[in-house]
Amino acid sequence: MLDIKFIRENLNAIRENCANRNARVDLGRFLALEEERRLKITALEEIRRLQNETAEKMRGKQGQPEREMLISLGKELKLRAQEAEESARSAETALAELARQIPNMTHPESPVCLDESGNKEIRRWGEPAKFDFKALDHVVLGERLSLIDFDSGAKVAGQKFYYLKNEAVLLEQALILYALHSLRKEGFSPIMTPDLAREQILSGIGFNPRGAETQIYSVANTDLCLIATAEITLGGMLADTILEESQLPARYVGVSHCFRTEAGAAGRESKGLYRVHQFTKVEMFAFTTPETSEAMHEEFVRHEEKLFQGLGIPYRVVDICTGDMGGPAYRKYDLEAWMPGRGENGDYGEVTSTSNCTDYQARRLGIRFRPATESSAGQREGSKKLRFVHMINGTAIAISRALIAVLENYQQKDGSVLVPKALLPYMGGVERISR
RNA sequence: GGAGAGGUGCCAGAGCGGUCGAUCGGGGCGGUCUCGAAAACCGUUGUCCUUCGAAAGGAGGACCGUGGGUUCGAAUCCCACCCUCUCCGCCA
Repeated sequence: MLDIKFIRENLNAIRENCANRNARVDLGRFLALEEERRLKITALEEIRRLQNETAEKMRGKQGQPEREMLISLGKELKLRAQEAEESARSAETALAELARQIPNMTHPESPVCLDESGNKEIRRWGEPAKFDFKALDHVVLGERLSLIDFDSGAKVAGQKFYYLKNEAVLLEQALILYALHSLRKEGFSPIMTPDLAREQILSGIGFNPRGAETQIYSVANTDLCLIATAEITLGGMLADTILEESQLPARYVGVSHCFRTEAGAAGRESKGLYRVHQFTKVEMFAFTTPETSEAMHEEFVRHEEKLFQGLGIPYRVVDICTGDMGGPAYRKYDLEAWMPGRGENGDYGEVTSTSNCTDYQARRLGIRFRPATESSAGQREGSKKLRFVHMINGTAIAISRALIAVLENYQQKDGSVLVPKALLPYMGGVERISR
């Protein structure tokens, strides 16, 4: 969420931003609640002050007549405090509820548009291969080559679950290792994260674990949810932590399974592996100072591009517009890879997504850093106040979608699929998949 | 899952229900000494919220794992939960 004071002081900008982002928030009500909350806090603190004062006077007044008086005064104050507390808390809760509906501010260069039609392609890499045969989609390829089994998935777990088999299993592991090895060289620490997380963490990252439209599976009789992305567990990893500025930037590359209910996604383009309830994903995550988050975000999109260039898969980079961004993001880029079997004659499909969430998540998760003090010449002032870190997330490789791109782009006329060169070191000698 | 111990500030570790935001030590920061450093000595050292102030800062409130409770008053007593450690059980 945004800083409450910031909201109060930048109402017009917030109002415009909400409109651009298609977020309907009653800012008038927000202001009223905010004032109510402050008044109530002030009132409560005054009562607390009196309580403290009364308790202080009690010291060493054994059996004095004054004692009785103070006790009854204390009792009365206690009742008043309880009421004031309840009232302050309800205002606080209502305000927080409203505050979390206000999206992050937006990068000035992000395209402004209410729906995805405003997404802007900013560059393209690679030429979609021209096949001298009719390109198959990954569903057919997966079936013919015994790589993907949707029927068994449906039988055992339901629609949109699947089994990977044979070389597809090797491909998943190879893609994971390829991403891990590449990013480790770029200064990322590899992490295997839990696949479950507490609701509180989900909500700090900006997911809503409850409600009819939630994307999140939750585990009965616990406060745990299946994570939709390792962004949740990587971001949550440092919740309530104070870092030293010297520890920043911190780059992590996490591997996890991802679970999504895909509620309300019926009818959308969702053939095969494109939209499934469970998949494996390698995710980049970074904690930075506010001054360096934009550069890190650009770095992330370059890493994503490098990974797909390495795989030899054509893609385009899309600058996501205001209406298509999601609450916590300040700016967001997607990579869309060429998928020859998508649509009539092939099409680009989203394979990665990277967002700079600035301090929007850090504020709720309590992730701060202590600025380095400039002791040397000049300003030793350097306000040593704690500041919120900026948090950047980005897909390295979402296995299911990368698998679509690999199978469809590397298919051969004879029905086999070649293994991309970059994956060969991890494929145990398999260079071509055929039956 | 069962039994026991414990969760206190940057770290370590005290804390009869009132004088505890919290002893002592270490570390960090500032200073004295020194050509410089070490040692020694002196001083200093949290976060969040409200409010006043241009600012420096002042005033008030909250925070001793989390949430409740008892009490005029709780780090200290009670309950629940979370987490850590040791032992047992179970397992990968």
